[in-house]
Amino acid sequence: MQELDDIDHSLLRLLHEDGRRTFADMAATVGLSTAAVKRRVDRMRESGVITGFTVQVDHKKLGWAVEAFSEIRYAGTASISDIVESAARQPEVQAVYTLAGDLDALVQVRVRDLAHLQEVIDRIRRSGTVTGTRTLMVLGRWTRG
Amino acid sequence: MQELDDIDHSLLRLLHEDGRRTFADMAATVGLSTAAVKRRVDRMRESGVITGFTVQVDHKKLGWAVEAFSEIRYAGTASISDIVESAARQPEVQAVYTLAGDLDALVQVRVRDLAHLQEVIDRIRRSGTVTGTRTLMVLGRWTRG
DNA sequence: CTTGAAAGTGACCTTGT
DNA sequence: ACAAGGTCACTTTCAAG
Repeated sequence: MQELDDIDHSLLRLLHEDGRRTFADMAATVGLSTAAVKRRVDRMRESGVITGFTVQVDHKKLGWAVEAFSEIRYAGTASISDIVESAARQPEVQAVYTLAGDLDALVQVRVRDLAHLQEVIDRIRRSGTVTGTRTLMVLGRWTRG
Repeated sequence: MQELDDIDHSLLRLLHEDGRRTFADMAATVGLSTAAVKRRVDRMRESGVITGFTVQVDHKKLGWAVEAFSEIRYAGTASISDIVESAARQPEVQAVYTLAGDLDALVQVRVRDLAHLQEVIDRIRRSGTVTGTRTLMVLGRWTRG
């Protein structure tokens, strides 16, 4: 089962801070052996609590300076999977959130500049059966961790 | 901005897929020695292209089943740093995006259930000088990678 | 590239309930 | 018996010369 105790939560916190932390390091912090820590992490991967590890990148330094959210409305005939697929097809789209309420989706995009943003929005509007968009330009961001 | 060649981009892609991949594994894929790969990764950390590594967690499995975005308007007297600070203070807030346009901020929250969501929205409304909110409930999500 | 040190990995044993 | 941790031996990876 996915019953997690305090130690499991500590391990998740430690791995959230640094996903490449060694088992020995975590073991010293939580007061277990390295093997025990490895078994717990393996178990959390097995049970799906941990879905993976990834690198965090500063996209501005890669020349993708502009971030935006686009609220989208689709025609009534569009299915959820169509909506997600048509937006996710664009390489600049980082995430697609389908929503309850009058909006259908919130799409997070990352682009080089404003001309590029315009182009992506245009592509999204043309793909699928979009009936309306409203774009929110991100000026600053704060994220936990 | 930073000078990155194709190999650097390959390394970023590999680390994005699996942040705990070993240097030897990446070296075999891109056709370099492990030492050369380590030097490139170290350089990208130094230059700030790579800001860190982290674990990816399925929050639903941890009992945080509800995700939402809250669009927020603040009083004209509120400064950007006040806005971010007052929202980021709530532990349920995952990210705060400050925006251009009539909206001031988009806040991403993760909560246990709808009652919990209500409580967090209330807390955000009371903290700082919020003049209006509109909450978008997330039904489904797709993210790149 | 080579090499000693560190980390990861799996088998086996011990202990608690 | 079972589930969780410890110990140890072996392999892989790391990182400096």
